[in-house]
Amino acid sequence: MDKHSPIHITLEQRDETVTITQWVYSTLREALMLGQLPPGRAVTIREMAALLDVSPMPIREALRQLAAEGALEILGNRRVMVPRMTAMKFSELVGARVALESHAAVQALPYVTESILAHMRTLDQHIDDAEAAGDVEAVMRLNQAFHRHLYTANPHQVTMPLIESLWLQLAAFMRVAAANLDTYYQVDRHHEAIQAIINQDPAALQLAIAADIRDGCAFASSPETLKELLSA
Amino acid sequence: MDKHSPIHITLEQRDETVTITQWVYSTLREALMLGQLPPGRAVTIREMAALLDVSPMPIREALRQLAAEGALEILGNRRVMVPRMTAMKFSELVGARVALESHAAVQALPYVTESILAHMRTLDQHIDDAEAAGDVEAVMRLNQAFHRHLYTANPHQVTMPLIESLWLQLAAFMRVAAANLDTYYQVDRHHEAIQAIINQDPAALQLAIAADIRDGCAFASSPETLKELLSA
DNA sequence: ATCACAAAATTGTGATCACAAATAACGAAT
DNA sequence: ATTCGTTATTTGTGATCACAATTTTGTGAT
Repeated sequence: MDKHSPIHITLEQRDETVTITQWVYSTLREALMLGQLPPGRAVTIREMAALLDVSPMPIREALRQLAAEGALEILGNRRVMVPRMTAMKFSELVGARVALESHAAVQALPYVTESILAHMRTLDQHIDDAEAAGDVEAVMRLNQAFHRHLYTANPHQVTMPLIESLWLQLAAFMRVAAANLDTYYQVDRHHEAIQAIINQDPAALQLAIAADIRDGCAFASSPETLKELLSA
Repeated sequence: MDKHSPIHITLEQRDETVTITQWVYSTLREALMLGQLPPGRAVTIREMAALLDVSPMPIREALRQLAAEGALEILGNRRVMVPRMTAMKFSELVGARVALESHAAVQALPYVTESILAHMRTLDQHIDDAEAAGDVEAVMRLNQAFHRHLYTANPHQVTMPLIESLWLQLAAFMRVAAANLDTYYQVDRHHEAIQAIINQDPAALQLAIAADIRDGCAFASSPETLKELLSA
């Protein structure tokens, strides 16, 4: 039974200026992103309270927030669990990412300064390094930073929270799926995106971002591969 | 000062099968949609608890959930308020709606059955009636139902929560803005959408949905008009 | 009147408790 | 062994309280 399998959550260091609820939130969020809470796993208030060594109250608040973001699922019996992934849901999530992020990229384009572009170059370099080193976790984290840096160039943010929600729902599965793979080759779409920004070409940027997202999820593109990963 | 202006919240009838937190959530959500909580208004736990005649606890949970959906804003001093609208934010929200909903419509297209289409026709008819009667609130409510019915034809829902979030952020402003207007004429894009569904034409459906959204927000399309509405 | 500062009130956070509903554990009967 | 009914345990929900931080109010001087 996967309802209460033993789990390990990486405890971040507690910053005193931040509320306990916020700390719990980011800790659980990170655990979900790293796949430390497997899909289908039941998440109870008291267990998490004991695990993180806090009272039940901050856990309640954090769980409700994570559920609102789609990172957790509240069942009819009011119990909370890590959502299971399905092939169709995966496909829909990727499609939603493409639609939202390619739009966000275009909307951000006019706001990309030289300094932002420079930082994106740096991130791209680090991604190459991490890929060469085979550090899957670093690749995922840096890749998110790359995208986030681009989208948040636009100061009028309404899409970023939605995109973060999609990342959160995908990341847990991606993490465990990617762990079963040796390597996944990837054309450097980031370079294409950077070039499109330099040329101030919205259409090219949109294509580059869409291709980057699809490439990143390509390991599960074929239905058979995906089905195999889901059963694991 | 708009921080604690007098307010009236329409209390829905309490269903005994549902938790108090859920009732508070839907009540406050509806109040926000109806513009009963004006932008910039401070929302305190104890005031809402007194207003809805419940203990502070369900309010806390509901506020956090609404904040996670972007319907409320948590300030740095941990206080909660109804977000203010800006011209740019409005524009970004509409753009995000177009990107996300035109995508959701296309993804739903293969799942639209005859019975779903029939219900959409009925809703469209009711919208025409409400428009003729000048019932702005009914138009908005029915229009949302029309879109929701289309998108949720797709059983693998990941976009609907995101779309609902955008509606929630826009509705409050739209409501108070529309109240200042006499009428706003609108081409029947719904008919175009229905026709596109019948023809199983994704591109036409995408265009119809995008146009419908833009038309619905057209009253604030010109920067001057929007600015005028924002200052009110 | 305007500003500065102290006192009072308000507010979010977190802890603890009671309770009902749901789940799990257990034991008897088939 | 399996199934069913009962008991025990776990769990989410909601209420109440204490506390620290922020905001507001009140009071004084310039």
